[in-house]
Amino acid sequence: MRLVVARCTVVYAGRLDARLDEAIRLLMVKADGSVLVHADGGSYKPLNWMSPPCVLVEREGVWEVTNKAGEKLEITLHEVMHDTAHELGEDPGLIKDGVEAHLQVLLSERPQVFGEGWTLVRREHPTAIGPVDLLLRDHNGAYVAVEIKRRGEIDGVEQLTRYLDLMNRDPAISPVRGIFAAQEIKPQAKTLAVDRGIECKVFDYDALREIDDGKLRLF
Amino acid sequence: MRLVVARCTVVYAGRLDARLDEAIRLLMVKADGSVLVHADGGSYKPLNWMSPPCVLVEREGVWEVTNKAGEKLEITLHEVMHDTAHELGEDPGLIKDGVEAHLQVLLSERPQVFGEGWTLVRREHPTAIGPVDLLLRDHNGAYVAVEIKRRGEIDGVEQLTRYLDLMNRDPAISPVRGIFAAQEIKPQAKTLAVDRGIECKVFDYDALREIDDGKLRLF
DNA sequence: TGTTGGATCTCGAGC
DNA sequence: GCTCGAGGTCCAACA
Repeated sequence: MRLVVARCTVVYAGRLDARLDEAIRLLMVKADGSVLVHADGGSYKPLNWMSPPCVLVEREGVWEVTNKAGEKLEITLHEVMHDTAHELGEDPGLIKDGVEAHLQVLLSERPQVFGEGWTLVRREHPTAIGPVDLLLRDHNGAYVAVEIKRRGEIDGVEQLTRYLDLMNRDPAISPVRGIFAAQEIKPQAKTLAVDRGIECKVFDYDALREIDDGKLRLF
Repeated sequence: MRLVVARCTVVYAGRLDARLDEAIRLLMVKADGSVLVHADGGSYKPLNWMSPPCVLVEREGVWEVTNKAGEKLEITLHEVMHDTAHELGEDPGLIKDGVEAHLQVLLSERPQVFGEGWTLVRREHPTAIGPVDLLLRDHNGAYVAVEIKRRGEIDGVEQLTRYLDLMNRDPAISPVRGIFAAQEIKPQAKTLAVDRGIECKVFDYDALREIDDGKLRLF
C-alpha cells in the first residue's frame, strides 16, 4: 500500500462526471491497483476513487487511473507532502457474528421464554409478503407472530404490522397477535408497537446463549 | 489526519458484532475523530470503522473508539510500522455534473423535445405516494406523466406504474399516460414499459446540455 | 450467470 | 431534527 499526502486536483469521468478542486488530500494506492482519495473528514467513503481491477499510469505529476469499462480518474499532483509504501500482506478479513439469525434460532428453541406452555408452530413462517420470523401458539392455542430484530426500530414494527394484517385475513389462523422481540427497542418503536396492540419483549442475547449452552435452565 | 500502519486486531460491538484477526493494516484517524481500518485490497469500504462523532482514547497500545450510541471499536496494536500526522485542512468537496436532477431541469425547460406543442404543467408534481418528475400536456391537452432516470431499469418502470395507477383515479387529470425517459434504458425495463403501454424515450445528456447552452435549437 | 434484497449502508434534499 | 429516495451504491445469497 502506497500512501501519498499531496495538494491535488482530481477529475473523474465514468458513470458520472465529477471533479475535486485543489486541496490537500490523502491518496491511497492499494496492492490490487485501486486508488482512494480521502479528505480529513466525512465518513468512510472516499471523495473519489477507482475500484479494482484498474491500471495506474504515473507521469509528470499526473496519475491516470483507468479500468476496462472506460472509466477514468485523473489526479494532478501540485505538491507532495508525504510518500511512503508499506507491505501489508493478505488480510484474514472481517468475521461477523450473525446475531439476529442466532437470536431467532435461540428463541425458536425456547418458545417458553415467551410464556408458560407456549409452543413453536414454525420458524420463517411464509406469507405472501415474506416470512414471519416465528409463529407461536400461546397456552390457549392462540396464534402469535414474532418479529425478531437486534435493534428494534420503527420499520420493524411496520413490518410486523403488515404481516399481522395479512395473517388476520386467513381464517385458519386468525386471530393472530404480535410480539416485537429485540435486544434493545427504541422508545419510538415501543410507542408505535404498543399503540398497535403489539407486545414488546427485550431479550438479553448473552443470557439466551447461556440457556442454549445448558448453563441456565431457569424458564 | 493520522496514518498508522500496524499489526493489529480489531473488535467492533455496535449495530453488529464483528472482529478482525491479527494482520497488518492501515489505521486512518481523521480530524473529525473518525477511524478507518483498511486492508491492502478490497473496495473503498474499510474493513471496519467508526463514523463521527466519536471519541478515541489511546492507552497502552489499545485504541478504544466509542460514540454516543454506545457503539465501540477496539483496536489492539501489536506492532507499529508507521505513524505520521498531516495537516490537510478543509476540503472544497466533490462537484458532480450530469445528475438526474439536471436532466430533469433540462427536460422541464424543453417539453417540446417530447413532442410538438407539448407544455409543462409542473416539475415534481405531488401525488400521495411521492412526486412525479414531470407532468406534461400533449398537443391535445392530454396529461402525460414522465419518470426520469439516468439509467432506466425495472424499478423505475414500477415506480411510474404506481404513479399512473394513482393519477388515473383522479378525474381532474385522468386519463394520464406515461413516458419513461432516461439516458439509457435496459432491455428488460423497455419490455416491461411497452407491455404496460408506457412510452420509452432515450435522451442524450450532452446534446440536451448544448440545447440548454443555446448552441443547438433543432427541436 | 443474472437478480434480488440488505447494509455498521452513505449522502443529500425536503419538511 | 427526521424521513425518504438515490447511489459511480456495494455485496452476497440465490435462482
